[in-house]
Amino acid sequence: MSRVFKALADPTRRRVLEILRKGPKTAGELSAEFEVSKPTMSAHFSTLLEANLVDATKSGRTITYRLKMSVLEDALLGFAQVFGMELKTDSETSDTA
Amino acid sequence: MSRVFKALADPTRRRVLEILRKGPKTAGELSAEFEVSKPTMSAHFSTLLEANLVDATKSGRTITYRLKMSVLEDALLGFAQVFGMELKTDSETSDTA
DNA sequence: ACAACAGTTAGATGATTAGCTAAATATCAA
DNA sequence: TTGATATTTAGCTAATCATCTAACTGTTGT
Repeated sequence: MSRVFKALADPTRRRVLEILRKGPKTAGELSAEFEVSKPTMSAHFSTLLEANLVDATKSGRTITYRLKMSVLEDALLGFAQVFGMELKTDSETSDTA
Repeated sequence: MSRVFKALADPTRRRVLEILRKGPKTAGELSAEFEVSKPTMSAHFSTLLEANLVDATKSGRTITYRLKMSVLEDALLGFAQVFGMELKTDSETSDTA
């Protein structure tokens, strides 16, 4: 859980997750949205992978990253609950179907 | 907001907030709950103050720290909403009155 | 005034972090 | 095989971070 919060501490990584929210993207596509070098982005991806916030699948010469929404939810939910907040996930909200 | 996430990245600081959830405590009382030196704790308090997650009031020679619950809520809420989650605060949940 | 106490500031250290360039790995296409 | 492409690994640097001890500031009690 500490790994998740460490991962969320960096604005670039938070924005990566945000972009991934709309759907999977390759390392290259993600990198294109930031003004840092690819190796730097690669390091961010590693951090997100270690926090288990994304997963990666290699296909040919591209690697596709996907947000692991449930892990993010669980982390936020767990933390929020300690402080007496309640988290509702998207699926519980309104537009389930 | 980045300051809030940076503040939350450290486990000691998260536990300080958690302790403060039950009520205000002095710097000394808080320090007593951790195995690090007082100057180290003092630095953690500074970080939490800069993130606006706590406030401090001096009275005599003690400083009392208080959790600023609404700031924590707003940060978590803001972030969660970006990911399509909904946060309900304690006051909205059941025991409002 | 003086000693004890609560807390911080100063200054140092070792570890981690975010960033870079250059080089390596692996795939695809000719 | 050669060249281009996608991404990572290696190795470096500068900055930030968590921690420490020692010293300082301000308050209280005698």
